[in-house]
Amino acid sequence: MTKLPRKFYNQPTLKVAKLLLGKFLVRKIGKRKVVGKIVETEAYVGPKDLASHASRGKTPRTEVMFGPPGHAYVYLIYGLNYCFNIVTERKDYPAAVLIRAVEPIEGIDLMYQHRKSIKRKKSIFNFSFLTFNLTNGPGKLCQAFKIDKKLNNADLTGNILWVEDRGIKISPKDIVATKRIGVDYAKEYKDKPWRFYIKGNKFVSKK
DNA sequence: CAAGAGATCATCT
DNA sequence: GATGATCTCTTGA
Repeated sequence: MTKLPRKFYNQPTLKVAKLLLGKFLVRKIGKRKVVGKIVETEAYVGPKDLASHASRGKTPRTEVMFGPPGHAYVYLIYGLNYCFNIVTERKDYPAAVLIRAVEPIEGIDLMYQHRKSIKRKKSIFNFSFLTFNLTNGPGKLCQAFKIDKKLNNADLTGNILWVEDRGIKISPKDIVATKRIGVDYAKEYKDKPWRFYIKGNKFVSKK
């Protein structure tokens, strides 16, 4: 159970995106922890990647992506959902890994509380059905983990939000690579196979 | 179940 | 003024 050090994130982004599968995202809230196993990621690689916000150059929003590795890049999308990324590679080279889905492990009661829409519904569904729907998408997991703009630029070597290695190794044959979701505007970059997920895992956002 | 639309606003042109 | 690394609900077969 070791917290990943900064040098882990200072590696080629595609490699980090694959290595993050099977690692554990930990969010500390007061004395409680929310933990999920990472099962789906996407890589956004460098200044030329037209799918990446950083391809339009350094702006107040994308500044974090140009910073040192091991920090959170959190932004609001479509006016109502947050996306959580981890900045990779050296300072001044803009790259990040989007965490698209995790499998709920610990603090599941807190995840329920944080998820707005599910909270609205009375418990007419059984536990497993709802668990499945807690964190299987980038916006959903940000709700469940209470990740918002305040955590933008948070240091992942600190004690609010980090990633742990708990000794699980995902073998290459259990990693599926596909094109990234929702980036059809990215011309020659839209079909790059830079989305990765654990084969057969039921918490992956889409097949 | 698939397909479509509405929500909603920070960011950049 | 347009757009988007999404989610949820509704509609219709």
